[in-house]
Formats: sequence, C-alpha cells, structure tokens
Amino acid sequence: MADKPMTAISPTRAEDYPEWYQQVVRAGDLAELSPVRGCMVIKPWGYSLWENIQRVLNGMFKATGHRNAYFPLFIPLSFLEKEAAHVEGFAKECAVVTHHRLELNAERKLVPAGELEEPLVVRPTSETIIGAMFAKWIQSYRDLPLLINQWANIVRWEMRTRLFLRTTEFLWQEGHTAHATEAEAREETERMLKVYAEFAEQYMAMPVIMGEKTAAERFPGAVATYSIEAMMQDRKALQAGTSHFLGQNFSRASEIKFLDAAGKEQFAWTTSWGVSTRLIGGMVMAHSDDDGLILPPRLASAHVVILPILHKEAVRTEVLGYCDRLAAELRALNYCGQPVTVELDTREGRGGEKVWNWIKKGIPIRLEIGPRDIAADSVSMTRRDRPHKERVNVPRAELVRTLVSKLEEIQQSLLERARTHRDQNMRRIDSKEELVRFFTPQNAEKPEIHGGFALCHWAGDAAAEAQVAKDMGVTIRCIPLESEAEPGRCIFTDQPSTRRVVFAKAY
RNA sequence: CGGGGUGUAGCGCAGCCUGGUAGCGCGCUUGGUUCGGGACCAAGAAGUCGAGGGUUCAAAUCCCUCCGCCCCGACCA
Repeated sequence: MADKPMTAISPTRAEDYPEWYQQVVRAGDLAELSPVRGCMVIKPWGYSLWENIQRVLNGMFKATGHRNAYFPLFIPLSFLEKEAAHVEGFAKECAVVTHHRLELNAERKLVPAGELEEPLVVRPTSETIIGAMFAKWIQSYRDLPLLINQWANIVRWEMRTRLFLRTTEFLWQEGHTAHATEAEAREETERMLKVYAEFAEQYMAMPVIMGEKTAAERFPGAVATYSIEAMMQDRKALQAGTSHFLGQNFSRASEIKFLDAAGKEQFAWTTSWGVSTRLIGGMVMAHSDDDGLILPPRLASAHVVILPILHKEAVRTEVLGYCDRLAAELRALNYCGQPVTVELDTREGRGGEKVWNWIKKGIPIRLEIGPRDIAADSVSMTRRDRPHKERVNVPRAELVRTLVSKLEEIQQSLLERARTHRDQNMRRIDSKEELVRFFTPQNAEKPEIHGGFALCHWAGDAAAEAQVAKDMGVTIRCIPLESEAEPGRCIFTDQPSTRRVVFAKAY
C-alpha cells in the first residue's frame, strides 16, 4: 500500500476538519491560546491581517460618510437594562466588574476590596452606551444623520471557544448610526451590508450571500438583522458580518430624540453593523489547503518572500546584494493602492525547511534566488495557489513588470475557486426527506464532510425552524436578498411560500 | 451547568495495571559533514511527574480531596 502524499498539515481537511483548522492557524503562526481561558494572543503574522482588514474597511466607511470615535469599555449595568430584548440576549454572556481595588490580605494574597456602587459590564456590544451619548449629541433634525464607527475589543463570555471564530475577547468594528426617518435608516442598514459583501468578495476572495435573518437568529433588540453568509471548505456556513435595523427600539430606550422640521419631537431611527476578527478565521477556512494557509494577496500579511540560496560562502555577498536590490525594486511597486510587501528571509538553515515555513504561512509568491539564477538574471518563482512543484524561471525584468498582475491573478483564482466550491455545494431541495438526506453523513461515528447550502421553501413557521435545528443542527442562515421571487410550498408545513431560504450547518 | 477524557522537559507522548527514585520523538545549544524542495553524525542543556494530604522502608505509579485544560451538549459574531 502506497503512503499517502506527505502534507505539511496533519490531519488533512478530509480527515478531521476542525483539527486541521487549529493546526493551520498554529503552523501559520497567526495566533495561539493564551493563559486566559478562551482568549487568544494574535501574533504578528495574524495581526497584520487584521491591520489590512482595518485599513480597507476604514476607507470604505469613510467613503460612505462615517467617522471614527471611541466609547468606553465599561458600561453601567443600568444602561444594559434599558432595552428588554437586549438584556435577555446578552445578560448570560457578560463579564461584570464589581470592584476597583486590590488589597493584600494576611496570607499575602491580593483580594478585591473597593466594591463599586453600580457594577460595570465589560461591553458585549455598545448600543446602550453609544445611545446615551447620541441622546446628548442629537437635538435637531439638522444633527442627523449621525454616522459613527468604533474599532474596539469586545467581551462575550462564551462556553466554547475556537481561535478567531469564537473567543471570549475579540476585536471588531461597530458602526452606529442615527437617522431622521425609517427609510433612511433601512437604507443605511442595507448600504453597510453591501459594503461588507463587497469587502468579503473583493478583498477576502470569499463569496457571500446577503440576506435577512429569521426572528430566531435576530440581534437582541433589533427590528431586522441582515448578514453575509460564506461557505467554508467543510460546507458549513460562517456568518461573516451583520447589519441591524434597530427601528426606534434603542432610541426609545436611550431617549435619542430630535425636533423635526415641523418642530415636532421624534425618536431617531438607528442602525448598527459589525465585523470581527472572525473574518480571519473565515479567510483561513475558505482558502487554505492541507499544506497550510493560503492568503488572498489583497489582505496578505506580506505579498512576496525572497529566499536567497546561500550555500557557497564565496557568492554569499553577491546573492544577498542581488536579493536586496530586487526587494527594493519590488517594494516600489504598487498593488491595490499599497506598496508591495516583501520579506527577505536571510535566516540560516536549510532551504527546504525555510520554504515549507513560508508555504505554511500562506505567502502568495515565493522567489528563490541562487547563483544560477543570478547568472541568468532570472528568478525562480512559485505561487501559493499552484502546486509546490510548479516552479517557473522568470527573467528578472519580466518579474518586476508582471508581479502585480500575478498577485491579482492569485486573488482572482482564489475567489473563483471559492465560488465554484460554494456553487457546487448549493442545492435546491424540495422535500423534508431530501433535506434530511442532504445533511446526514454516511458515517455517523466520524462524520465526513457533507451537506452544504440547501435552498428550500419555508413559509415562516418558527416551530419547524426550531425542530430542524434540534434534529439536525441545521439552521436558516438567511433569507437571501438577491434571489428571484419564486412561488412554492414550505417543505415542512406545505404552506405557500414566495421565495427560498438558505439552510445550513453553521459555525 | 450536565456527560466523557486528560494533566510527566518548550511541544507531542510512553511509563502507572504489577511501587524501587525519569524516558522517547520533535524542538533548543555547540561542533562537524551536508545543502537548488521537510538533512545527517556527535556532544549537551532542560522536568518540585497539576496541587495538597494519606498508605509505605520507598509513590509519577496505590488511596482521598481540590484545581486546570480538552472534547460532546445547551448559548453565540
């Protein structure tokens, strides 16, 4: 029996997808678990992904008229109590600060001493505290719309955590806006959802479905919640971003009132929307393979690595000099409005080991340069989206001329690959039996990758929705916004339905 | 919070059943040979065996208590 091909990551996706994911994150040096339960340390290679995400999204938020601000980490308990549904949704996962001082006791142990009059909640989201400030800032219709965003950390005390996908503390961005009319607020909700969808597809190379959440999946306190849903390589759905139309629920709770042009007092209409470091987990699961990370060039921590081949002492200086000059020339190039980023790996050590190191880190392009290449004034290039053996020699001048378009080719090939994968695993399903078959693995002991997105008619029956979630762990991910209206009958209740919704297992 | 598992060197593990004072692989350090795709040889550093208590001449090993972590479930971006 032949051995299976050696892979840098073990287990492979097919063998054990969740474990593969953890190993890819670790081997790619993105993040690791911290001494604090459920919290992660994001390492430099992973954090630069977040910096790139921030940079691009910030530009998109500014372009749509938003401004950044910062609100406190601590929220008075009483603020959270103001909106009934909101309380219910978040109370169970709040971290609470009750003391403000530590003292040494007789055993030389630090113990909390000064009890707070009112406990402070570490923000699980900031609607209430931002609402309190909005109430002060808004008096007139001339103060509207108010379009604010903040980059912040959030704490939600989750039972189970996974690196990037669900951690106790995570980084995110939350936009909060207030408007004079319902129509304007609804428009904003949709606008930002589209910003997220564009970002996911154009930058993360991750195709998404935009849709509205059912009541069961709605943000606590929202009138309507919308999301972008992406399919991971194990065919499960990842909610990658949300946008909420909050109606007047929070403006009533926080008394965000204004005088309209007719001099009449009205409650403002608000929205909120966010994406988090979860996006990084999504990017990993959308593109990486059994040899580790594959990063989309537009967000990659770096674009190119140059690996000088330095075996012979005699030519060492010459090789390094050549590589330095090439690195400088490549850095002067522009990709997607940013300078091309180049890593020059001059570490000691065997070439093969270093090469695999960069494969696992997912860098889009590797260049190996030794005396033979220099003699020919060419470099040996390998693309992370192609097989590792597929190495091409490119004349140096041509490399410099075509590097940017190569990066863009990789970006597009990743998007195409992800789109094909999603489309191949998205199916119209017209009976409950077929749905059960679709989401039932062949091997119940050790479920293989199965299922996908099932497009089914559903007439809005919450009981049927809850039942399928309980029986199979399958939920309605969203009611797609861009699908064609199509009359049909609910696969559970046989009631008339106007359009299909997306059923899937989810993260 | 319920069910299951696990804790021994930086990481991954063996040793425990049948007590005798610490071992393997990877990594790390040093030297050498190698080197155009995951090298090899040699020497070395590194562990209060999760914590506390008990039994014993003797405990990683047996007994009791506590703690951490992981997986499954309920909850979630």
